Amino acid sequence: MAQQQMNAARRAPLNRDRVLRAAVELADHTGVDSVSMRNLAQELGVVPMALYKHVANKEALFDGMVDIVVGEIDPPVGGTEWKPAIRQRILSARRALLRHPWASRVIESRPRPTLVVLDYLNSVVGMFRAGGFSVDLTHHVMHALGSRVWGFTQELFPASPLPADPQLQAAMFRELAGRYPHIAEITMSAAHDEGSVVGQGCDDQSEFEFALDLLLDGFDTLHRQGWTSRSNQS
Amino acid sequence: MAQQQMNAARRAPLNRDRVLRAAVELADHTGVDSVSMRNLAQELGVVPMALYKHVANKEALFDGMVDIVVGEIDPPVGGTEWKPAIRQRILSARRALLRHPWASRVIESRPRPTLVVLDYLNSVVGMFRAGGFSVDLTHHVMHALGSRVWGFTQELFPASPLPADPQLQAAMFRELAGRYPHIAEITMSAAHDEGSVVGQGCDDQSEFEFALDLLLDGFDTLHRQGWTSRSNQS
DNA sequence: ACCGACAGGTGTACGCCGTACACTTCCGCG
DNA sequence: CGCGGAAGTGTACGGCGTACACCTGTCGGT
Repeated sequence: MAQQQMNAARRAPLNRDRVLRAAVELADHTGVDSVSMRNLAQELGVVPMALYKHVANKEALFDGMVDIVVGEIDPPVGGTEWKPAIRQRILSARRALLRHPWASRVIESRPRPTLVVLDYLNSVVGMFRAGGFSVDLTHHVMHALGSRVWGFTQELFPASPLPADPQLQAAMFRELAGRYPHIAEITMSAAHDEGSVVGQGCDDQSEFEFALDLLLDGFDTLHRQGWTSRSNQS
Repeated sequence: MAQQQMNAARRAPLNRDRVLRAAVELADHTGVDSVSMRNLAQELGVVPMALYKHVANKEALFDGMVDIVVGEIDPPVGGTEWKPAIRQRILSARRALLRHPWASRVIESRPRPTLVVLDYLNSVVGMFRAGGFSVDLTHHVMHALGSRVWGFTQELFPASPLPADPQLQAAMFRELAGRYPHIAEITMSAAHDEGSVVGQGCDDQSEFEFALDLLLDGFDTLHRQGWTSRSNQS
């Protein structure tokens, strides 16, 4: 009977969905790098090879994790102009990504889109088309958005944790200013605005919206002008 | 004496630079995933641990590889307007990245910028400043460029190799059209333009330049308007 | 001429990883 | 009752990064 208790553990028999959700949770809590088949199995109270009954391999696991995050993006809002509709949708994607900081890196790393991902992209394309964009222009603006449709962009200056010691911090900043005056200048301007200090001083959200709106406004102008790819060939 | 010949192999005693160049070459030829300390050592006719006399660890190796690629970007052209100057520089970065297809993924993956990377970014920032951009606006446009300063953007629809069998290819395309009509539409428009077929039909270079010019023109407008971050707070 | 330091290269070993493959266990259905 | 299949197990293999102790050849100081 001890045996029965052990093996049994009537553990809700572990389907694909539970595996994926556990993986997402693990990544959220301890970082995506610690998501190994072995760690994940342990988290689920199971032997590593058991996972392979539910996901084909580790790549498929990552695909599934992406699908869960993409599933958290709000559906399109109806009955409004294309611009605010797309803006809202992308900012919703951004919120989903911010809840799962590992997700942007994983999305980038996928060699092929999953069906869920294609669904999302298809619907965004559809929003431009519904707004009257030509097929041609839609194609180009999707490329121009790039990873911004997911709500993120590559950080140029990755947030370094900054040494706690303020003296060391000051020294580091002096060196930055000496060697890279232009970078120092722009990071300082951001810091000054928020009373914070270089690095985390920068409000990523407003930077994101700045660039997004710049692009959307640009799209708008081209659309109104009746832009076509032929009209612009050099 | 056989011993002397063996151990000697007067192999040009293997400095950091030779290690990095060999790593770049290996990545170019066989893909970045095959760049392991063991493979690289073998390529250099040396035992794996020998590499650690020249690079601190594998992360440092990747950093060094990025530095080599960034070193291939042309220096700024002088005596011209900021817009064509920056445009040329970024397109030069793009050319460097296209020579080393693994580089964009590696750049994205670096948790901290190297000194060489900071040099490049600093000089791009300097080009905006020299063009009369305010510190504030420069800060924002650098964020808006994102990974585009490196000459790449996240591919939304990764180039899948496409099955050679045209019949299977047609079937795949029918399914795409059924399930994701909007995506099918825009990929087909690209394909049609070039007489090619979905996927590789899309001219990435012109897409890149489209988005780059859209952004640069947007920057120009804001600059002329005397844009400041305060003027746009909601 | 020696000797010690030291930089460059070696060999062994450890703990992690993904996963192939053969196996047990157990549940539901005929 | 028995059996097929799904879920879970155990063992094993090859690859990885790299810690650590060791060897070896070179060179400057005496």
